[in-house]
Amino acid sequence: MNLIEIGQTIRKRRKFLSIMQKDLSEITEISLRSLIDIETGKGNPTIKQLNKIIDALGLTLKLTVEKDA
Amino acid sequence: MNLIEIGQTIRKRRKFLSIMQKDLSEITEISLRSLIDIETGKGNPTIKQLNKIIDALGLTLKLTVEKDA
DNA sequence: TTAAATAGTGCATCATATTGCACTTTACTA
DNA sequence: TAGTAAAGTGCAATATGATGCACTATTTAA
Repeated sequence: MNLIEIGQTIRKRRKFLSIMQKDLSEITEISLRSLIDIETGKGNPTIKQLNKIIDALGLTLKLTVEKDA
Repeated sequence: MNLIEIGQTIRKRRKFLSIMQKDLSEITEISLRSLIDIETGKGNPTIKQLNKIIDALGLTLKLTVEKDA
């Protein structure tokens, strides 16, 4: 799960929920500028920032031993 | 998966592999200081930093829609 | 097409993560 | 229980993420 994949996952989920970047920006209190960078894989967000987005979009972050599906 | 849980998961895995923080520091090219902060949940690392650790310890990061186990 | 809405960029500034160093604390073990 | 290794802390300096603004590009709808 690299920065590109994370950005893609976020964008895909956001669009599925029919939310604009600007709305997500207000919900998460992350700047529109940073959201764009994250979605396009150009940013390198901190866990705190990522968790705000994850919470808003109903996503889950998991850190496990390498294995399973 | 918050910062505390991430730190705990990393520490648990590092100990399972019998690696010292100093060794992991050299392998990942992350300062010992930062590693300590991350393991103790006091840091707020970027995805890049986290991925270095994940790779070194054979862990996996997943971002999925909230559901499943 | 054109117009409007949404998304993306360059740049400067501010906030904060990262680091090294000196030192303290905690865990091991001879 | 003294000595050593490993882990953790406070602080200052540096690197870099986060943000706002003005602007451009792309997408969508009339």
